[in-house]
Amino acid sequence: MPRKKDTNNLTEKEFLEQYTDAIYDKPSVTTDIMVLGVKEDFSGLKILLVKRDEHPFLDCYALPGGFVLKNETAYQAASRKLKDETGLEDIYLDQIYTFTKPDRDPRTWVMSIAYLALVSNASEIETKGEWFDLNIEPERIELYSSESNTRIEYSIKNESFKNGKISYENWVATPATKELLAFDHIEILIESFIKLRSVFEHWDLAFNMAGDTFTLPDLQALYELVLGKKLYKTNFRAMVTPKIEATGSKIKSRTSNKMSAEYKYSL
Amino acid sequence: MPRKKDTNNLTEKEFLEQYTDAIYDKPSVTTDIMVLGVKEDFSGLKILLVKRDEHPFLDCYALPGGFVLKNETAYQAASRKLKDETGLEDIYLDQIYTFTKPDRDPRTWVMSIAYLALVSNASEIETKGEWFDLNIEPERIELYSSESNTRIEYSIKNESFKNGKISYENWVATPATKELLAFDHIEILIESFIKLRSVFEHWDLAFNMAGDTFTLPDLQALYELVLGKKLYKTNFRAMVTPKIEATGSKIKSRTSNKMSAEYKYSL
DNA sequence: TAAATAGTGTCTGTGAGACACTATTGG
DNA sequence: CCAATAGTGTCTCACAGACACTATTTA
Repeated sequence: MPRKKDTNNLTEKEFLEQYTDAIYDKPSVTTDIMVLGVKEDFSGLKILLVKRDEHPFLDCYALPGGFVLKNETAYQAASRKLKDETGLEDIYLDQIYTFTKPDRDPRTWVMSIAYLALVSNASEIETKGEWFDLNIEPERIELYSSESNTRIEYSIKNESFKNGKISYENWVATPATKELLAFDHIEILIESFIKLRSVFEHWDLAFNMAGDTFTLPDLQALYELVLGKKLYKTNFRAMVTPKIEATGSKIKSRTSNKMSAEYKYSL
Repeated sequence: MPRKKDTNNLTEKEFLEQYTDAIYDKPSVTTDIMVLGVKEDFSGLKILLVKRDEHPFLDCYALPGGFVLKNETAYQAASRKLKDETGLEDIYLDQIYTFTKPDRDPRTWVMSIAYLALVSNASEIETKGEWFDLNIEPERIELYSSESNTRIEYSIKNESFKNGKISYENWVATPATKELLAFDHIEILIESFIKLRSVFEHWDLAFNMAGDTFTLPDLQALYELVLGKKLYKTNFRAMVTPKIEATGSKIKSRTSNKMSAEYKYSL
């Protein structure tokens, strides 16, 4: 019923023509992307950071990202930024959480829609950013770049939050080095990593990080990195076998120097 | 190093003083809340909708919500709206997803941060909105208000989407009645419900909908409503027993007229 | 050929799925 | 008193956790 008139006696068409949103304060909206990969030898995770060349947080490292433009979705903005930054397209990219603390950006009111991106062959990607080794332990998060010899560390405590009748455990980071991430990016990092871990057990996300082919020892190493615990070979293999197929070849494992059967993701 | 100067030779303080974001187009940002409860007799779910009295979508039903104001978080905005709408505070409220299609609002560029709220005693809550029975079946979503005799229905198809190397199944709704939800609120509803269902098995969300005390038949009925399938009594009881304690009384089940042991959520 | 890693067989415990049964309650 | 619902006992099966073993590969 587009012709129906409202309390101001306007039709929908008339309403839309006279509508202005100028009376509301509006936030800027950015996307920030946690780009995660794995080291060449599958011995650790890597995260892509960029060094800020502007105020605020000048010279600090930050997650890549940028403003969402009119006429694009946040997903498109994140894809665009990711392509600018790494040249990569068609990779895993998923919205995690939207951060809205009014003072999270000292410049002005800026909300951030956080995305998680997974890449394979991290070290081979040409990027304007810098790859950091990401080391997440129960009480510590450490980021280290050998390129610039930068070390960023936070210590982690668990705090209990209540939502309605139930309580959650949440990770809270406190700075442990002088060098730190810009803005609230450590919170985005934590939130994204928790999401990754929880989704990793139910979906085949690992294949987005493993490359086209891989050996089972390598794939297991990757699972262990993300889940933060050792897995039993037999059980791990029983779990992944239905999802993969052997290529027939044998290749060197990246986690060791031994030959091992080569597999690929099936379907 | 706040005194360090940037490429324009400004310190951080100087930069922030001269900073303006007026050059960027900015979206309006709202929160929309899916408020979910259960019918008095635990025979179905209920959802709170409000009838729009303005263009666009004049006279359509919509999820309650409103603009996020400067100096508040999206969570605070959602809480505020929820209190305005129902008088309720301190109830379960969780961010689900942020919707950013540029044309999702015909007025102007509006993003929506969707929240899921769970309430108990839905029918007793005084609200400016209207409670709809929510009926979610594998191929159909139906909303019905006996108050205004309004029926809104969509049919559901599963579509496969690819993200990186893996594929998901997604629910896609197509209108099946003349009366429909405003904006993209059916998508928010679906997304929130899927989240509810997936989280329901791991967290004790049910207790946010069940009320302070309940019988096991009632609690089981609630689980079956959300999960969309029948559960075995024995197994269900084995699962919830560690989370509840008996009050010692016997009360009438709401799902039948029989007496049954009364329980409450423990810790 | 020895140490290290790839790969397999199998036992166990836990928890969901399933069914059968007894106890209680309301009409 | 009987039909319906509350509540209990227990079997099965799938799967994760755990350990022990054999096969292969590199140094």
